Amino acid sequence: MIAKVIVDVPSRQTDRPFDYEVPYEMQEWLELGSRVGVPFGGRVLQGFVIDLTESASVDRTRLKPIAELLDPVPPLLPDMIELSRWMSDKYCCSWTQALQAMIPAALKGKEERQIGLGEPDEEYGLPAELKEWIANSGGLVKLDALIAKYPQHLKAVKHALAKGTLTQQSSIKDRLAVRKVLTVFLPESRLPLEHALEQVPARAAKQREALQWMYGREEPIALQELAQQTGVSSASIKPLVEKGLLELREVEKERDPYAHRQFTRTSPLPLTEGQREVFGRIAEALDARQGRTMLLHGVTGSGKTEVYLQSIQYCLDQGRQAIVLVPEISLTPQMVERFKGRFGDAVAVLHSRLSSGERFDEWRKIRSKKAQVAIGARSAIFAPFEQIGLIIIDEEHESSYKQEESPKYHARDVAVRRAKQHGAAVVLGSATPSLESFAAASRPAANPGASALLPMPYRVGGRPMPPVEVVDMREELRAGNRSMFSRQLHAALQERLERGEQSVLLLNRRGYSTFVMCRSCGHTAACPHCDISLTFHQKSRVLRCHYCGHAEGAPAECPECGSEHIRYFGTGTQRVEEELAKLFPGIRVIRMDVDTTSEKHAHEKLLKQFGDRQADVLLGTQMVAKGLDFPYVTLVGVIAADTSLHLPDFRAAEKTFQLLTQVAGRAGRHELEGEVVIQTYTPEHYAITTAQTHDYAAFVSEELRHRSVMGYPPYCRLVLVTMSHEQLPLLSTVSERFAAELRELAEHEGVLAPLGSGLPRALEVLGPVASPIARMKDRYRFQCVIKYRGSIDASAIVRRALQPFTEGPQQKGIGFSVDVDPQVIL
DNA sequence: AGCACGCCGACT
DNA sequence: GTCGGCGTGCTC
Repeated sequence: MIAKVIVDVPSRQTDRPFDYEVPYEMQEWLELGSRVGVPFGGRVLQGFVIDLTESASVDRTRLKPIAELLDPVPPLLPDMIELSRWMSDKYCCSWTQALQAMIPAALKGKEERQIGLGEPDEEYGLPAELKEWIANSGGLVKLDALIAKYPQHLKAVKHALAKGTLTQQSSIKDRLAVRKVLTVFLPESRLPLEHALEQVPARAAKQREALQWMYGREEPIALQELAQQTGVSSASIKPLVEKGLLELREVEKERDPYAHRQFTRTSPLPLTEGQREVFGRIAEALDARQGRTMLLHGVTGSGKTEVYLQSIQYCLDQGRQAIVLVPEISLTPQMVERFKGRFGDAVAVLHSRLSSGERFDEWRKIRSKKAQVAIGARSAIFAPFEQIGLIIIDEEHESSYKQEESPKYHARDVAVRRAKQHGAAVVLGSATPSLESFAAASRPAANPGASALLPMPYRVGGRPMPPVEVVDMREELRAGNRSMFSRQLHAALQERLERGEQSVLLLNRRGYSTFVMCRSCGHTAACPHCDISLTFHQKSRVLRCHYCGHAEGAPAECPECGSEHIRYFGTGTQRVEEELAKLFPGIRVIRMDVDTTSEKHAHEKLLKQFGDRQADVLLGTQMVAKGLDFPYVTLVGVIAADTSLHLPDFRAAEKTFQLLTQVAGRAGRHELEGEVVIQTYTPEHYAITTAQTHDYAAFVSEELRHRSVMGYPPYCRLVLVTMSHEQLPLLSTVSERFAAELRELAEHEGVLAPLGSGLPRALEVLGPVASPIARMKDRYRFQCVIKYRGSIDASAIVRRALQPFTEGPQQKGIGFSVDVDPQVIL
C-alpha cells in the first residue's frame, strides 16, 4: 500500500503529496488523516496522510517507508482533508498550512535528532570529552543538547556523522505529551478487606486507613487526590502497592478547565412567538439536511441565545453534533455558563485563554465523541465531529472571524463550505449583519442554495430599545465646554451616581494609538525598520513597534531638537479616567483596555468586579461593547463616535454603526430603563443617525448605495496581494510585472473589464501602489487590489499569476502575501 | 524550509 | 593548495 503524504514544509515547491510505502506492521493502523513521521531529504518530518492507494506516481523503488505513526487515532477526518484542499485553493495557502490550522497546536510535532556512537573511530578523532559525555549519557544524546553543550565541536560531529563514527536517528516529538497522572487502583482480583488488612502491620495506622478508604470507594483515584482527601501521604501508599494490595498506574488525564465549576442545569425556556417562528425555520433546515444557510437578524435583547440552545437540542436529538462560533472577546464565563448549564459535559469549550494542553484535551473530548457541542472562537469551525448538524455563528459581522495570518480564512465561509459537506444548517446571527451576509440573504431566492433571512425585530418582554441622544460636540465647544464630556453626558453620569446605578463608557479607539510627539518641533517617534510610529507602553515606559517588535526606551528629551516638551499620548482611556476623577471625586472606575487586560484572567476579573457593583463606571474600548449583560447598567456613553468614521477604510461606516448599535444594546436590558448618549462631531452622518433610531434597514440602504457607487463589496469581491522586498527599485519592477501578469491572465479568460462596465463578469486590477504601511521590518511593500464580480475564480488566477514568480529560477526573495476577501485594505 | 552539491576568494 | 562563501536545486 502507498500513502500520499503532505509534508510539513510550507514552501511552494513541496506543496504537493509525496508517496511513501506503508510498512506491513503499520497497515492496520494507518488511516486517511493519520499524522506520520516520514523521511524527507535526509531528515524526518511530520506529514499527513491524505490518500491511500496502490498506485505510485514515481518509480516504486524510489519510495521510502513511513517512519512512524504519531497518533493512535487520526487527528483529521476525511471531510477535513477535502476541506483543507479547498482552503488552500481558495486562500492561496499551502496545503500543509491549511491542514495545520485544523488541529490543535499541541499536535504540531518537531523533529528531534539523537546522536549515538557508531563504529569505533580511529583516524577521525572525536574530541574525547564529547565521546565520554555521549557514553555516560546512555550512548544517546539529543542533538540540541549537544549543540548547546559543545558548540565548538559541531564541525567534528558533522564529520563523524559522515564517517559513521557517530550515528543519528530522528523522530517526531510532539509539543505536548498527554498528561499522565499517577492513579491508585484496587487490584482486579483483590483479597477481602479483612484478609488484606492482615498483611498490614498493626501499627501502620495510615496504611490501614488508606486501604479501608479505597475499599469503601472502589473507584480509582489520583494519588494526589487520595492524599488530599484522606490525609495519608503517598509514602504510606507505597508499601501497600509493593504488597500488591493496591495498584499504581499512570493514567491519561484530561485537563478539564471547568472541572471545579458547578453549572446550574437550566431547562428550555418558553419561546416568544417570534422566537418560535425562527426556531421552526431552523428545525426545518435541520430536517432538510441540505446544508442551508440562514441569517438570523435579531435586535440586541431579542433572545437569540435561547433560539440557539433549543436548535442545538433539536440537532442533538437527531444524533448529530453542533458547532457554535462566538467572537473571542464574548466567550466569557457568562456565555460558557449558558451552554454548560443546558448541555453539561457534552460541551467542549475552545478559546485562546486555554493553555495548549487544556485546548488539546477539549479537542480530544470532541474527537472521542464525549462532547457533542463545541463552542469556541474562529478555529472551532474545525472541531473534529463526524456528523455536524448545525453550525451557529454568533455576531456574524465580527471581523475576528477572519484570520489575519496565513491561512487567511474567514470562519463564516469555511462554515458554509463545511456545512455543505455534512448537510448541516448554518445559522448566522447578528443584530447588525455584515453587508455581505445581508445582501446574500436578501437576494431573490433564484437559486435554492441561497441563504434565507430570519428576522427577530422585537426584544424579549417587549422592552423598548433605549432612547439614544446624539450630542453635537461642536455645539459644546461653541457653548464654551472644552471638556471631553458634554453637559448631557455629565448630567447623566451625575444622575447614575446619585441613584447608585452603573454606567458604561466607550472610547472608540480604533485607528487611534498611543504615540509620542515633541510639542516643540512636532517630531514623532517612529520605528527605524517600519514606516509607522512607535506605540507608547505606559507600564514599562517603552516605545514599541507593533509590526516588528522593535523596542526602545521612552526619551526624556526630543532626539530631534532637544526640547523637553515631550507629550505622551496615553491610551486615551487613561485620560478619560483622570478627567472622571476630577469631575466626580470619589467615583469608582474600572478601566478596560489593552493595558489592564493583558494578564491572563484580567478580563473576566474586571467584569466580575463590575457585575458585583464594585464600580460605578466601566470604561473601555470596543471590548466593553460586546455581549455584556448587567442589570444595573442604565447609562451607556460614547465619548467620540467619529474616531472610526473617517478611517480610509471602506467599512468605516459599517464598523461605526455596528459598534454604536452594539454598545447601545448594553443599556436597560432588565427592569431598569436605559439611556444612551453618543457624542460626535458629525451628528448628521448616516451611520450615527441610523444608529440613533436603531434603524438597520435605513443604514443598510444608504451604505449599499455608497458601496455600489464606489465599487466595493457586496457589489464585488476583493483580493489583496502584497509584495515586499528590501530593494525598492526591484520591488517596483517585479510588482509591475506581476500586475501585468494578472491582467494578461484575466484578459485571456475574457473577464478583464472595469467594474463600471456593467458586464456580469468583470475583473480589474488596481495598482501596484505602495501599501499603507510602506515599509515593514526593513522591507518595502507594494500592493495590488483585484476587484471582481460574477462567477470568476479569482484565486485560481492569482495562483497562476504567482507561478512564474515562485517557481523556476529563484525570484530573489520577493515576498508575496495573498489575502482573499480582506477585511481591511485601507 | 533545510540540506547537499558546486564553483570562486582569503587563509594555513 | 584548502576552507568556506551562499547560489541553485531537490526532497517520495
